[in-house]
Amino acid sequence: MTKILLIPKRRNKARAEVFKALGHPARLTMVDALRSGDKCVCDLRDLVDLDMSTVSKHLSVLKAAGIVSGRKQGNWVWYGLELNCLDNFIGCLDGFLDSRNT
Amino acid sequence: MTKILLIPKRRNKARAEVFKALGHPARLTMVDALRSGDKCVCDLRDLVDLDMSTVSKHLSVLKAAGIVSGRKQGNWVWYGLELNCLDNFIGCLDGFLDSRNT
DNA sequence: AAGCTATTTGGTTATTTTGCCAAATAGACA
DNA sequence: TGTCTATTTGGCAAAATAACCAAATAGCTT
Repeated sequence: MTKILLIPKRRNKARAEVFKALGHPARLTMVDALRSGDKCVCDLRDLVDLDMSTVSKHLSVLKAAGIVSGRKQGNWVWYGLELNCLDNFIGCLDGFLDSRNT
Repeated sequence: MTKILLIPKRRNKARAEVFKALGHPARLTMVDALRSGDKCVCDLRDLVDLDMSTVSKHLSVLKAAGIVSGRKQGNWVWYGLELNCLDNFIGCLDGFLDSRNT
């Protein structure tokens, strides 16, 4: 019989939502790009080869999870990274992936 | 015009697959529990209130992503965490979630 | 106001995911 | 061998997701 400390359901769900939002290649690509500074949607769109409307919807998923934020300036909307925990983790994750070939 | 450094598609996809696997409340609960040591499937099953077969399938998703591994011992299968990058990130993530209410 | 640009929203379809039940597998033990 | 027990696999229905196109919105600029 193992003793298990469990986190509140709500917290767990909030965590999972963040992971889930990052769990799509296009979204992860965009988030990754935002690590080096804010970008407008048009920049992000060029990164992932998808319809503009699709990009916009992906961004709204990231926004809903709190990972990014967007502010309008003139005709453009600039997106920026709100979640600043990613650098360490992605670095560690890459090491992990390297170690298991890939 | 912003200069953007982009990672290889394959690597990005591998990263996203890990995030995706973690992006489900039941799977995240189980992974979280595994942070404190190996557990048998029956332990994990009690944590998330799901059918045994569903739990098993979630575990196979985590295994496919390399996040956990399972070894059989007698009648039980013991699962353990392979991805050790989570402690820092989840700690940081919780701080982030705290700061945005939740 | 009209027209242009960047972005978002609505709607539809195809695909994927989730969760259950039932059945299969594998190991322990009588 | 037969019968437990723990786990996985197959199959199905319901729900969620992803992508596109078309249309709407919002802010220039003339």
